[in-house]
Amino acid sequence: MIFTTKAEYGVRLLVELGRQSNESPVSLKAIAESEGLPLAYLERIVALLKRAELVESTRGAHGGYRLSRDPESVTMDEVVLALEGSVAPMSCFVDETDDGRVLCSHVDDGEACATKFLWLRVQGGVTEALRRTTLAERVAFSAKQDVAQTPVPLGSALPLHSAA
Amino acid sequence: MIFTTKAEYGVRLLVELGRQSNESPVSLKAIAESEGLPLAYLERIVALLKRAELVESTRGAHGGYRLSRDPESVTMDEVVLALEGSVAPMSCFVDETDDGRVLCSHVDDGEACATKFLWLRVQGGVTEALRRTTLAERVAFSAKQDVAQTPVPLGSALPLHSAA
DNA sequence: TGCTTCTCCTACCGCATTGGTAGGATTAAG
DNA sequence: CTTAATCCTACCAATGCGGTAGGAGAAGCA
Repeated sequence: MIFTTKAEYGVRLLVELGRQSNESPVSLKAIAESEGLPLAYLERIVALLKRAELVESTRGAHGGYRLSRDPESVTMDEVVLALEGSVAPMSCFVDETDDGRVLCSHVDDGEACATKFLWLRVQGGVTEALRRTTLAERVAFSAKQDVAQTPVPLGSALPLHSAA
Repeated sequence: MIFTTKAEYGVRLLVELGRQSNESPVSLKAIAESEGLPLAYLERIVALLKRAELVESTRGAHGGYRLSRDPESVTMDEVVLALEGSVAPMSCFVDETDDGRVLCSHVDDGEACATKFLWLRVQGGVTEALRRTTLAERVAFSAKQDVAQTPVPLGSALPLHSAA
């Protein structure tokens, strides 16, 4: 498994924000209800997005969240990075130096192991796929889904962890 | 995190087997020692490779494992699949139908959610990166490392965040 | 001035998975 | 018949994940 529900919920949250007019903030409660997600959990997730300055918040009554940037300029690779912390194919990839080098435990003697090259390739594939997907694209897709067919009942929540 | 140590150790195991002549089997104990991995854990990992018919075994004294196919024809995507069970970007991707479709909990009413498309793209990037890497390539790389004892500049392997 | 509706913060908890160990049963070479 | 190897299964500690609980501030509104 690559991503956790943080990425799943976080992206859905951003898409939902992108669907709104962005003039007035949207409360988390509204999003939680329309997406069928636990509010308290969403709060922690949106905090990650705020820390990455992907959303802005206004507190108090009639407050909520809005996108802080043009959805066209928001790529999924920064979104997922903000949500998951890193896109690492292997545990030794989570900590990187500033210039993107990898501190792999089995290369500390200078030897590059056969696997490291492979994981780097995988990581490149992931980040590339994420980067060429913008939030605007996902919002447009979501909007099209709405027009194309009848509204989805709210009850169709999602027990994500119903994996076999 | 994408892969566990099963993939890491399993690939290293296959590479180690590929370095040998493949005429006589190599014992797990030898591999465990040369790679510094726990033998008992390797036993469980190699069982996955055997089930996928990537290695063959001979029991008893002087027994061990050998590759059952030409390293040139072994792609990392089948290796990782054998080791990890699936290459799923999200929990709802672990179970696929025979024709590769995804049984996502939030599409059971026919609606494709905004995230599913994204995860599919990521999954494609991963499997593609894995498929274009063969075991033979990794073995050759590993052999070259042996000859040229000189440390390789690690950062030059693959650009991490510039996949354009 | 409260009341309500929000964001924000932190501690906690059950559960599944991971990485690893232990102990043995089986098989074959010498 | 001893030794070296594959095989098999049960067990275990640690970790992380998804989620809950219980608030404390902040702003609108009566």
